[in-house]
Formats: sequence, C-alpha cells, structure tokens
Amino acid sequence: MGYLCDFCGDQRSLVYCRSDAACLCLSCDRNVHSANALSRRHSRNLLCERCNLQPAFVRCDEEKISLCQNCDWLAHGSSPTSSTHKRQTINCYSGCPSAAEFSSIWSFFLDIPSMGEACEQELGLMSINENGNKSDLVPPEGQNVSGSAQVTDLPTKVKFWAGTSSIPVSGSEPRILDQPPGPGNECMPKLYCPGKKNSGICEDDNLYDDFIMDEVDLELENYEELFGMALSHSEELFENGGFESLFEAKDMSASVGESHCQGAVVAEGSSAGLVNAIQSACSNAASADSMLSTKTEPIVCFTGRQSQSNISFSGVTKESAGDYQDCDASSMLLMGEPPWCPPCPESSLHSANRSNAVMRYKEKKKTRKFEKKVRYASRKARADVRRRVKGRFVKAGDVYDYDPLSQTRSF
DNA sequence: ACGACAGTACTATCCACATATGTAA
DNA sequence: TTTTACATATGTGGATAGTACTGTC
Repeated sequence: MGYLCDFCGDQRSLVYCRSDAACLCLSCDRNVHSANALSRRHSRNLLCERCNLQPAFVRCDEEKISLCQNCDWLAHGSSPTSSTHKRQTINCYSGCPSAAEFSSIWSFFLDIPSMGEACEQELGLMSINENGNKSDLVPPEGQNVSGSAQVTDLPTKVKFWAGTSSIPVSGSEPRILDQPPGPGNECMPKLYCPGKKNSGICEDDNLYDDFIMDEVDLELENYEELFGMALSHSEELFENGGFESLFEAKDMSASVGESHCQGAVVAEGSSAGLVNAIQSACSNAASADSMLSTKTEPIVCFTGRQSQSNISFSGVTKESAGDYQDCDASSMLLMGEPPWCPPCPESSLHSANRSNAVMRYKEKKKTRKFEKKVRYASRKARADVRRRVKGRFVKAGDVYDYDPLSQTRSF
C-alpha cells in the first residue's frame, strides 16, 4: 500500500500534480481537475512508485515500475546490469483523460495494476472530456507517446531579483519586478521534460521580446557563492563547461547592448531550496543544453515548491533550440551520475561516456554560432554596399580600398 | 610545479551616414 | 491638438588592435 491521496486521504495516491503540489488518487485527480478550465490545465504525472514523493520520470519496462529520476538513478545508475534495463520517459498529462487515453499517453498504462483497477472503477464510465475539447488532453501536438510533455501551468509565484548581490535568501527581500503580461508568463515556468525533441521551452520569440530587461543590471558576480553548495557535489561535472558556460552569459549580456532577458527568477523557497533546485533541475533533466550553454539571453529560473524546487536555465531561442537539443551535454547529464551524487567507485563505468559527451559538447560549442539580429534591414543594406578603408566607412567620394560591390580599389 | 612564449579565440572600436527618435516652435 | 523643423541618437559591416585563454616547452 502506497501513500494516501492528499485530498481524500482514503485512496492510494497514484498521480502527482505539480501545480497543486499534491499526490492524488485518480478519483480525486479527476474531481479536482475537472473543476474549471484552469485546473484542467494542471499537468500531472504518475507518482514514483518507489519513493511516492516525486513525479515519475521514467518507466522501467523490465521491472514494470515508474520511477522519479532519483530513484531511477538509485535503481539503474550504479549497477551495470540494471543500467541496461529498457526504460521510457513518462508523459505528463492534463485534462481528464479516459482509460483509453491514458493508454495512449502511457503505453504501459495497463501494466500498472493499481492504475488499471482504479481506472476501471473510477474512469470507466467517464467521458473523455466534459466539454469534448480534446485539446485539454496532453500530450500536446507533435509529441509522441514516448516523449514527455510540457507543464503548462505552474502556480508558483515567480520573483525577479536584480543587482549584484547574491540570491536573496532568508531575510533578504528580493526586488520584485512586474512580470510582463501575455504568453511570456505562461511560457516562462515551463519545465523541460527529458527525451523530448522539441522542448517547447520558449518556442515563441515573443517571450523574449516582451521580456527585455536591459534596465535590470543583473550581474551574477557571486555565482560560485550562490551555487557553491551544489557545485561541491557537481564540480567534476560542471567544471567541464557547465556552469562556466552558463555564466558566460554574465559577460556577454554586459557587452551586448541588445541583450535581452538579463534576468533572474528566484523561487520563494528557502535557501535550502537552492540545493534542491539544482538537484531538481537535473532530476528533471532541465534542458541541460540550454542550461549549460546559455549565452546570449540567459534566464535563470527557480520555481519552488516546499521541499522540491524546479530550476530551468533557458537561453533558448527558436532558432537555437534545435542546436541546443543536439548538444550532447544533456546526454552527459543523463548518462553520468546525478550531479548531486558524490563520486563513487561505481561511477567509473560512466566516466568514459561522460568524457565523450563532454568532448562532443565542447566541439559543438565551438562550432555553434550566435547569429546577430539585424534590426534595420535598410541600414544593413547600406552598410553592405558602403566603401571602406581598413574596414572603416569612408566619406562618399573619398578614396577607398574596399568596395563590397566591385571588390576594387579606388587607388 | 611554475613561468615564458606562441598560437588561437574573442571583443571593442572605428568609420559615414540613413534613419529613428526626441524636442521645440 | 496637430504639424513642421531641427537636433541628437542609433545601428549597420569589415578591419584591426587589444585582451584572454590554451597548449607546449
């Protein structure tokens, strides 16, 4: 018998709702999340069948058990035999899916005895969706079953802070900036779920368009201090380019006038939540690529929930997202030991893989280009045909040594 | 282990001028 | 309040100098 439903306290909890920070049985899940359109958008996931605390992250086909990243690591990370177990990532869902739709979301759905039973009892007669709107149902468009889904709604208040001081912890009141209205808000706290080709994070450039924080002179001078605790456990991993790259953003944003999103978002959580934030970031495989390689438009995002926090570092633009996805740093995280785990002898088996991943990541980083955005095409057109002397524009009629049009010299 | 050196990578700066933006009449 | 005239700020790309980083001895 697992843990009881947070709502009725009677049935066994089977799903976890991030938005409500609650573990619910299927019946209560449906009752609670069919209340209104907003609650229907809450993303839920299976509950880890081992710890019964965290949302499940993968399904082990061999053991037929759903596990959060922590438990997955404990179960599969350290043992060469168990690490070969076939696993698939677990989708989130929203709306009020029927048993059939659960099956479509989770191909292993019927393999879960408690789910199957509960579903027969509780959902068997239910319609797919009260309003017949299938869009309520996750997975969202373009996402396959084995992928993962986005969290479309997080209730956690998000605070921005700016300045040179360290992340405000207890007693330090962060400077709260107004969040820009519109879709950006909705996009901001999206989580990255592993295994998803199209992360969906900030797919719309408008997010950043609306989120210009030039006036916010954010500097993360003290990032070592900020993340010191986390780094103490993950130094080995991140010294290979992780946080170093992440905080290159500081320098870049300082020098690039058009830099947007020089912002940071911090959770309401306690200082102790910082470590959890880092851990959860990785437990959610929080877009490691963007996390590691955020360079042009950094957003440090912490969203907190009691003992569990989620972190997302996102510098992904629409154009770069694919590139980031291809970056191998994510595999570095997924293949190696969790960053919060101290190095142990067993981990040596993964060190080679990790080294390879790091090497590939560095290669990728080398070749990656951050394209300049031209704001005024007319000016560009003019500059393109301007004559120059040693790269400098010259007055019309003056002698020049370079003519972009004819590639000739006037002398 | 440490310093010197060479090679590489990256950034800031310069230029003229069309255009955007702000201010006053 | 709207229009007009003027002043100032901005942003384009290529070359180059300067700085930072990396690898070798």
